[in-house]
Amino acid sequence: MLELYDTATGEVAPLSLREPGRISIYVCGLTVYDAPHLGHGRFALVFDVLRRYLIFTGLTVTYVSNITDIDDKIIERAAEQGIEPSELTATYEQVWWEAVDALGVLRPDQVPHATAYVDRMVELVADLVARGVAYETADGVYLSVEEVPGYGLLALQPLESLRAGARVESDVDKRSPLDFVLWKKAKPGEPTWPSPWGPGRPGWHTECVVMSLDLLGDGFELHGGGMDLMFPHHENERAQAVAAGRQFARHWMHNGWVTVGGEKMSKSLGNFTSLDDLLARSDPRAYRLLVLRSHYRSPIEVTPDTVTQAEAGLARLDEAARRFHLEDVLASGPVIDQGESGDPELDADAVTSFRKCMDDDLDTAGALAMVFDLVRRANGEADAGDAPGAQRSARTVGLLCAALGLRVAHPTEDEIDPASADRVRRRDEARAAGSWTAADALRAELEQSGWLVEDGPDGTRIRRR
RNA sequence: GGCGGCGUGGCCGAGUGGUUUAGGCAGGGGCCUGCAAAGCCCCGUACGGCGGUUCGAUUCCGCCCGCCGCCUCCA
Repeated sequence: MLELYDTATGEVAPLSLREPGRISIYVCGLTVYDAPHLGHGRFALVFDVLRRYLIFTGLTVTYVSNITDIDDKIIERAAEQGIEPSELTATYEQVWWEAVDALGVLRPDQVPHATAYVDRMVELVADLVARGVAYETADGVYLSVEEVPGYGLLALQPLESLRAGARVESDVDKRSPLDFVLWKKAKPGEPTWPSPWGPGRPGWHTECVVMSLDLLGDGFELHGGGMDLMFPHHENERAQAVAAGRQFARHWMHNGWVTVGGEKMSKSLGNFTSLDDLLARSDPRAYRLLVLRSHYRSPIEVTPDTVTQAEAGLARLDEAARRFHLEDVLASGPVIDQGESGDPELDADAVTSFRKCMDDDLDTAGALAMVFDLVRRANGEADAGDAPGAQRSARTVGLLCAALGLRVAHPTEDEIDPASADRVRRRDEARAAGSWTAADALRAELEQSGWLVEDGPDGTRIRRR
């Protein structure tokens, strides 16, 4: 069983399931007002790997990730561009899903949108007011943080120390500086929904509280997102749920940053920060490999150099897929470990070691190292003439890569233009005749037009470099 | 000011109280090859600094230095 670090307790612990064999996960998705950046790609990949692994181990996973399509930035940005907020959000949501698909990330089972849940949010806020834990001011409705047991849990700080560090806001008549807004009363020109406090719109991520509980039920197993969401975003979600007497997530998981040049990524650094940019400039699988190579809670460094290294590693896996004719197991969706009763053509010990790594707080780096070890073993066995052994190792590589969502199937053969095909043919003839000078010249020509030339027992093969 | 994290061989990046190594990339030597490519084998004596605990610390503790993040809407 998978053990995961729980942000709320600071300890690695087994996930506690409401019902054996089933797990529900809610991951905070995007606020769609701009193109996604590398950080968005990382969280998508991290939770995709988690999800695929849980499926691999035989669990039934319900995975929900929201789209927040109403918020200050959306309103601002739409106004700047002179378009409706809904037009803006539709555009960027589409960009997001295209990137998700390119990354090989499974689409969530459900994608709730904030704007579809405003009525339910109003109900929640009204309930909180009725319970006396929320109060109305001139500009909105606020949650009284003092009333929430354990506020500060996810900030990893007691209420006292949060209060000490709180920024001073002058223009809001809150009872405590830490109180946060649940409902914002409308300002002119903003999209609004009706409420008992007049027209307005939702405040601090009430949508995530309502949508997660609605779709997954009380005490759903896991809530996740990027580390920056721990506080105040998730803290405030939890506060609302707890204050409303609901049981919220049992377990919290947060992934680390993407850094560029050792610093938290920012647009001003302008290097590889756009997800689309990365996907256009490199093999999309390289980002997954990069993410897998380090622990999900560690920062990862994404630079042209680390991406190139990842691509080189990928080439090694692809070469094995090509050599051993691994089929594309991912084409039919996530894979499940069949265990003892499964395929005798697989290396059960390797699968066990793999699971041991993954069960330990998703040690993907260790799991990946294991996969690379298996690749070397498969190659070695093949070189030594042990075809069945090699096949077994290689098929296991295929299975484990698939479990990680890493597509290393035998790639479709490159289209070879007639001129190149002709050079290959002439090179074979030259080599057969022992005309090495002619053969070398033909290789040089092929390489010049971007081919990688390999001579095998069946003659010359070329592929794109 | 409060809280948290990090510092590993050329680069990236795991891990562990000590006997035999993470892994990838790059590099060197060898095998294979007409020469290559791919693949295989071998190679680097790394763990920020100073103390402490210990028979023994990169791994535990303390201090220091350096870097980074969070403390109200950024994955």
